[in-house]
This record gives sequence, C-alpha cells and structure tokens, in this order.
Amino acid sequence: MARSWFTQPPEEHKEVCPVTQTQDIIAGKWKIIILWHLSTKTRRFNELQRLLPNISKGILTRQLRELEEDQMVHREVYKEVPPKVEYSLTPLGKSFLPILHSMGEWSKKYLKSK
Amino acid sequence: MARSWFTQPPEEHKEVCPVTQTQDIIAGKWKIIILWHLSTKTRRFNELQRLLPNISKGILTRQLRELEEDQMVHREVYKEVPPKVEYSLTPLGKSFLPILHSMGEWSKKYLKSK
DNA sequence: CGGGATCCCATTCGATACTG
DNA sequence: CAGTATCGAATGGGATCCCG
Repeated sequence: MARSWFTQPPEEHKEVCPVTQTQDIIAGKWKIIILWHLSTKTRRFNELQRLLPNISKGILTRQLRELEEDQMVHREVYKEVPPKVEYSLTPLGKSFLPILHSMGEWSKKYLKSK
Repeated sequence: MARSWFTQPPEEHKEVCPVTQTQDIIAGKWKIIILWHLSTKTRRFNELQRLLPNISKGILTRQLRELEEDQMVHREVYKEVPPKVEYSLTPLGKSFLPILHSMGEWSKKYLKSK
C-alpha cells in the first residue's frame, strides 16, 4: 500500500487519519518482522538477512531505508574494510514496541492460527 | 500486501508471525477507516460509501468482504425491496478497537503531522 | 440499493547481475 | 560485507458496465 492520504473531496478538507499514518509506516511486507528482530538488539545487515531467509538484498535494503526515513530505525556505518553496518531502533522505534506487542497478543488470543 | 506467511526454508519450519497476522487483517487501504466508522454504530452500505468519498462500490464491497472473512465485521441482509444491508463490528472487531486507538494515540503523540 | 464481473493501472515485491 | 541497478512478476486499487 502506498502512503495513503485519507482525503475529503479534493481541495476541501484534506485530513490525515492518524491511525492510517501509523499503518503506512509498518505496511511494508517485512517491516514488522524487521522491527521485531531489532527489538532486542542491534543487528548487522547480513544478520538480518539470515533471520529473514526469503528476502533478497534489494528488498531488505529498501525496507530498511523506508524505516530509516520514518525514523523508526537508525543506521550506523562503520568505515572499515570490509564494510560493517549496524541497524538499531531509534527512540521512536522503541516507543512503538508496546503496540507491536499488543498486536501480537491480540492475534494469539483471538485469532485461531490457520 | 498479500496475506503473507513468514516461512523458514521451505518445508522446514513454517511459522506465522502473530503480529504479521494482525497486520494482514488491517492492511487493506480502507479497512482501518471502515472499522473506525463502524466503531460507534451499525451502518448501511451507502452510508459507508458517503463517509468514504473517494471509494468505488467495487472496492468497498471487497474490503467489507475481506473484513467479513476475517470475522471483524458482520453483514446483515434485510430481505426488502429495495435491498438493505447493514454492517457492524463483530465481537472480534470490537476487541480490536483498543489497538486501533493506541495506534492513533501513538501517531498523534510521536509523528509530526506532515 | 447493494452489489458482481471485467479490465486496467500503479505500486510493490523479487530475482539477478554487478560493485566499492 | 553491504549494498546499487535493472527489469519482470505479482498484487491490490480503481473505473466502468451490468444486474436483481
């Protein structure tokens, strides 16, 4: 889903639904799982890729860049050879963890695992 | 986003991330706003369409059907002429409202409105 | 009134090859 | 190691027409 605006009739009353704003941030296919894996510790790019076995580099990069744009994730580049890049949650990212947690609890409580 | 499974290497350790399961349910472009409009009261099809000015009938129907499949929304058909259909939240749908609310609060608290 | 069926389009995902 | 670039495939949204 694209970053969607919830617009009233054009030009009339543009308004953003706050819940939708939240939704947009975590809407990428892998974003939630990335946040989950970063919730406990800082991780390197390759580490994340191993944790997400079916993701390709390009996609992982894009998802991380978008989370970075939204200031959920911090990217720390070490100028070494070979390169080393570490990803971690920003304060904003950490502040979102309770919601992630409650989504998980809700799922386990109410959704029959299909 | 499609209903995505978080799979370990094929055939090896299929597992569904609970948080992702939750995400999948509300991932449709209009689902959150539909749930929002149903949170206070039962509404008819046309009423929902008026509340969501930029949605087409086909899409609204599809979003509602998917919410119904996921048992978030109940569809009550009155056998009248002209037809009358009412949508309301199921108990499952209602149980989700606190999360919707906390997503909204998080957004308003931490996200600078762009 | 409340849809279903169809077609089209934009976005996103994903595979592959290449690179500092 | 951690990317970038490119391209094709899949998904989901939207418009339009038809129907009981």
